[in-house]
Amino acid sequence: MNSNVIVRAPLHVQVAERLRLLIDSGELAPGIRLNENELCQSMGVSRTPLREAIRSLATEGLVELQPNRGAVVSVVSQDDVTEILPIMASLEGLGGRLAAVNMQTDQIKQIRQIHNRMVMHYQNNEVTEYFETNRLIHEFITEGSGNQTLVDTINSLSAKVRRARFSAQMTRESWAKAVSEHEEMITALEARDPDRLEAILIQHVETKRTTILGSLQQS
Amino acid sequence: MNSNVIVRAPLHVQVAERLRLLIDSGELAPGIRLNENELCQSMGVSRTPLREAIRSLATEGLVELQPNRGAVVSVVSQDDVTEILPIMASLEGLGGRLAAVNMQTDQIKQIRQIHNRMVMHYQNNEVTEYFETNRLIHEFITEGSGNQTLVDTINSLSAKVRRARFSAQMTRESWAKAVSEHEEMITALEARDPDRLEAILIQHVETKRTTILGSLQQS
DNA sequence: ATAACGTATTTTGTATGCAAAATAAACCCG
DNA sequence: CGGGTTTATTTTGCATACAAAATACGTTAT
Repeated sequence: MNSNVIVRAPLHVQVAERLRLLIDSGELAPGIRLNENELCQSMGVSRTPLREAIRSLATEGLVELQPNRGAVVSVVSQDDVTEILPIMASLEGLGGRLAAVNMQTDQIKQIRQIHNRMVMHYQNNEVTEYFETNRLIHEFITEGSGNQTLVDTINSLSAKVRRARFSAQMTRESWAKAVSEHEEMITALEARDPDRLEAILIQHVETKRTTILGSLQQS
Repeated sequence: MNSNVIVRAPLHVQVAERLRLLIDSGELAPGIRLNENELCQSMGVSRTPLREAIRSLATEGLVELQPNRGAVVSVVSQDDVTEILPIMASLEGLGGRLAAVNMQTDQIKQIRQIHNRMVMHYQNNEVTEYFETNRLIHEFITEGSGNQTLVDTINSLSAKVRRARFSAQMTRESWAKAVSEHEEMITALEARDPDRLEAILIQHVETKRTTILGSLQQS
């Protein structure tokens, strides 16, 4: 009878979520070992759900387990990113291909609006807001594919790249290129041209790669 | 000093491995709930490591957690497979592309040998052996890409499709097609032709899709 | 002073115990 | 008899307790 049941998420799930946040925000930086007692106290839970959460993060690849020595926040190396980007290119390309066919027209309009906001942030030099709207657009397009497995797969990879934090080292030049590619993206989407959208998305990741590798030269 | 340390895997890791086997072999069939006490007894461990293992499997997607009601072996639906196959096509294509460039010549020769064995099994109508060598070839090619993240991603998706067990319903016709595609694959690899290998691999998954969907019509 | 050993402390791994939720069973009332 | 409610049993979720491993520390001997 009672259909709108309230299911509070299990503790270990909440803990996992919180840990993910801590890691993603850099509060738990790559390489540092996470002390169970410490985390238990700070989060107010016992070790059991905490440990269960850590196991989950380990299979996600966010942390690495060292037998009898606990878990350390996994470091995302340059090599990792080099491996991930071509995969993302392929998958985002596929996502765009499907989205061009499957997306509702009003959804496309919505994306156009977000795109306009993004361009505005670009012109105002608002980096954080730019990245956020940028992320949103890619997320919307991928979701527009209607393929949830694809969305999940891309998200998981994308999270790793983001965690590497090579970001924000965009030159004005590469930034402009990214924005113009986005313009093409939306146009292709509105034209519902799968091949074109796929090609642009793949090219877009390539631009990203160049940007990242470029910013790595300096460090 | 002692560099070749012996690290016996933690219990929860061993348990997770065993569970994976049980699920993969179908002993723990999709949909059935796994009872903690039961499994504890049969495996001779306490609930703690077992539960940790279950959490891992949950993030892998092998089981599904139902709050306060334990975990059930996740069912891989037709829709899931329909989502996964195009992703695999894309990724295998990418893998082949990279492999055509990166693989060592002797590795390619090795694949040719496995391929010959596979053709033999095909001619002798040895289904199980055929599937095994088939799987091996795809694994080798993907690994030949030199991209470990790609290998992991494909394996994880591939495992789900395999678990769906639509298999073995190959018609003689589709089987022949698959074999001839494999022949083309190896040829393209030996010629180190990335574009061609990619195209064939994508086509190959499409053939697989047709086979699977065809066999589903009957059931 | 430093290297090496042994001890103490911390930290992880596993088992057990208790409380809450869910399932099964018994019961009552219509 | 059957539907619904209450009670009992099972099963999960979390916390705690104990054992083993690893780390930190201090001591001694060279």
